[in-house]
Order: sequence, then C-alpha cells, then structure tokens
Amino acid sequence: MHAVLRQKLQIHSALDADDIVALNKLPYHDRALADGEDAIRQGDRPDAAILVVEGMVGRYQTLADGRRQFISYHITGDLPDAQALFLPEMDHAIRGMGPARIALIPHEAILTLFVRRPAVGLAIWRETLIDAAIFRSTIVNNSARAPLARAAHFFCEQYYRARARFSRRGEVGTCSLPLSQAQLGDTLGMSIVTVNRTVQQLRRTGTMDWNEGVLQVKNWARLAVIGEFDPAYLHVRAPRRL
Amino acid sequence: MHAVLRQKLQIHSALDADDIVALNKLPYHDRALADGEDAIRQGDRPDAAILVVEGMVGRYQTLADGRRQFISYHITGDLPDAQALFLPEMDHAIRGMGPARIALIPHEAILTLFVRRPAVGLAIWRETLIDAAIFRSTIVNNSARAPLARAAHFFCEQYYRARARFSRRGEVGTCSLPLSQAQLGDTLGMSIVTVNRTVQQLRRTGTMDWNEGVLQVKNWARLAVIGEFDPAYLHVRAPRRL
DNA sequence: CGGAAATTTGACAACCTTCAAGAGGAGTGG
DNA sequence: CCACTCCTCTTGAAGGTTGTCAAATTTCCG
Repeated sequence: MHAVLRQKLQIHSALDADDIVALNKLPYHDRALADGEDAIRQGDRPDAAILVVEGMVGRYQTLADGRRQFISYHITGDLPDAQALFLPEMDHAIRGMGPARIALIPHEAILTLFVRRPAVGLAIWRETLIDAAIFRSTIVNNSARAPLARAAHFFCEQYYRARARFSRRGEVGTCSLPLSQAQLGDTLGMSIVTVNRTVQQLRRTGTMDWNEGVLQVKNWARLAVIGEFDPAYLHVRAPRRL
Repeated sequence: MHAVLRQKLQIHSALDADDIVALNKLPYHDRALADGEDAIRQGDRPDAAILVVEGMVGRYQTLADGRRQFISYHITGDLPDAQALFLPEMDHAIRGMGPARIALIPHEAILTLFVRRPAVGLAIWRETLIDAAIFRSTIVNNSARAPLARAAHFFCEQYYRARARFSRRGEVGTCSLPLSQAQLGDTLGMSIVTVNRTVQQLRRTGTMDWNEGVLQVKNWARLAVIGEFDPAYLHVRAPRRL
C-alpha cells in the first residue's frame, strides 16, 4: 500500500527522505470490493480516503430517472476521492469495476501529514489537479466528438494511463479495461447499440481490440489519430514516448 | 482585488486575521480583457494566476478541426487557472466573454503565501476542488441529459453561482450571462439550431428568459425541476435557500 | 446443463445536424 | 441620414445519425 502511493506521487512530485518516511507511517486498512460493489455512495461523508491497490474503480452519478453516468475510472495508485478531504459531502459514488482492492486511509492521518510534510500535501494537491484536467478532457470528448473519435479517445486515455505507470514503451500491448459495453455507453453518453457498432468499427480499423475486459492496442499511432489523442493534459512530468 | 479574493475564499473557508493581512499584501496587476480576447492560450506556461475582478471569462479547448468546446465560465472572485500553480502547461485557453477585468497575481507570491499561511493554501485548494466538482457535473449534464434538461441545468448553475455570491434569496431575478447562442452550443455540445429551438422551448415554459446577455429567472423551482438541478455539488458551505 | 447476462444484428422512428435563407440590430461610411 | 455590411437570432426543409424496440446468438456462472 505505502509503496503504491509513494510510486504514484513520485511520478510527478519530488519527495525527500523524510517525506517518504512519514508517508510510510500512514495508517490504513485494506478492503476488498466485489464487482459492482459501492465503496462510497453519493451523499456520504467519508472519514477515510480511498487508495486503489488493485483492480479498477469507477466514479458515477445517478440521475433522476435512475440512469447512471460514469465520470472516471481509476487504477492502482489513484486516489479517486481525494476531494473528500475538503468537500465533506460526496457528490458521486465510487464502485468496483470487477473485483478490486482498496486501502482506506483516515482523513485525520492525511491532514496531520500535510502539516508536518507540506510536500506530501502538494503532491496530493497536484494529484487532484490532474484529476480535474482529465475531467476537462472528458467534457470535451463527450460533448464535441463523434462516436468513433470519442470511443477511440477514451481507449487511448485508458491505455496511456495504465501504461504510463507500468512500462515505458508500449506502441503495442494490452491493458485491463473491465467494463461492459452498457457501462461504456454510460461513460461516453451513447446508447448500447451505438457503442456496439462503434467498437466494431474501431476493430475494423485494425488499431485495437477490446474483449473480455482486455484492451489490446495494435496500432497506437493510428488509434491516437482517430481519437485526436494528445496526452499533454495528463500532465505526466516527463512525457513518456509511447 | 484583495476584497474580491478574500470574500470568495471566505464563502467556504475560515481565515483568521493574520491570513487576511497576508492576503491583502499579495501583489498583482490589473488587466482589461476585450470581448473574445484570450488571457491565456493552450500550451502557455503562465507565471501569474488570474483572478476575475469583473465580467465573465470562459475556458475552452480547441479541437483538431478548429471547433471550440467551452469547459466552464467564471465570474467575479473566481480563480479560473489556479491549477496552473502546479501544472505548468495550460491544457486549455481562457478568454473574456464580453469585456472583463482580471487581476494577475504572480505564482511566486502565492506559493510564498502558502508556506507562511497554510490556511490560505487550503482555501485555494478547496477552490480548485469545487472547480473539479463543477466539471463532474458538466460531464453528467453534457453526456446524459436531453437538450431541454441540459440547457435548463446550465442556466440553473450559472444563476445559482452568480446569486450565491451577491444575494441571499433569489427565487426570481436576473444575472449576467453574456454568451451568444453559438457559444452556448459550443458549451452544451449542441448545434446552433438546436440551441435556438431549445431556448425557445424553455421560454415557453415561462420559467426563464435569456436575451442580450441577461438571464432572467421567472420560476426557479420549476426551472430546477426541468434541469434536475441540485446545487449540492457546488459545495457552498451553508447552502443558501434560493 | 440451464438460466442469466452480455453481445450482436435488424428495422424503424425520432431527433438532431446540416444547409439555406430571411429578419432584426448595431456599426460604418458615403 | 441612409445605404450597406456584419452579426446574431430565427425559421424551414432535407437528410443522416442515433436511439429505441425487438430478437437472436454467444458467453458466463451457478
């Protein structure tokens, strides 16, 4: 758990030895999430923050008529509800996409750490800012791009984020993306039928495949062109050449 | 300028006398923005933060084919590019919607202030988190709601944010919303024709009007129902009864 | 093996976008 | 002062895309 958090923060922020010592003393407890199980619900006032240790979790809001809109997905090392440190009431829920493992870190311990080790606070602040940058990109993607480009951009982002952390060069490869087509529809704002046809159309380009929760990228450059994908907004400190 | 910033932060954060003294010493310089003038462009690396003093500014991204997608709008007291304090490269641009006045506060001065007065840093952090909450809501709105509800929700948000700051109770009233219908289309992800017909449809409900840059709310309760608007996500500390 | 869930396909209607053109103002120059 | 241009708003019509409805097929899980 401590290693996961440290590595994530060090992607974009410099931590000194004392920061890391303090980080490693953070108390936490593990929790397993079943597929579809909520870790937090809309309206909750959590007193601990979530760190994704393994698997994927998704954030979503529920609409008046019961439909869901997914907002973002998070993988190992992400802090999907860091904003709850300062905004007491959750405006969205968080659930496991497939089975996942999370660590719960008491807010109190994190806030104490911020006082003693401001650099850690800034690193987590930066984390929340990257989160917001991804939201901005999602607004643009879901509002302005046609289905094919929209889906391609989404796949690019998921692949890039999964890969940026685990490997350096990955023109070709796979990553986990354990969603159903219905859930992808609730992510991109398209009907399930359109999702299905769009994914098939993408497959026919030969740039990617997506089956049984695994995304396979066959031609990164062309997929990125289709999705108009420019990873600048992910603000990885030293942009990785994929 | 100092009063504008102080009042904004005090909406949601407690500042003590020393915090305010330090805040009032922040250096800045004023800048006038003409209608449509960019304050910052995508790719810039600004060394000063923007505080909106008067008027409205909008953030937008430009797509591959030149189309624009507006992301958010900001009024007096907002810090629309606070994220640039820690994410050096701008992933979007900021421009005046109608003539506006902004104050530029050097990043260096703000960062120094954070060290001496951590409460101010937390207040601005909270500001960026509310920003992100608004983004989440925008993702949901633009992805999942039909045109009528989508436009209604947008108008509700703009009205609520404008009103939350300036007056307590405003079931009925007006606020400035200096956009063209084309720009609203680039905000909500709808064509200009659909915007026009949707606004007319909203007018016919008798709940609102929008003309010459002025939004007039005639029946807040019904407009909020049409837009499925719940202001919880704006995280105003003591929710105002509108 | 059987039932449920997910994916896939087809058909049709509805909605939205695009294209086109007209109306109403604001600003400029003759 | 009027004509002209530009911009925004508005309206109409046509065509295409997407959503809805429905059902078949495949996959997953107990």
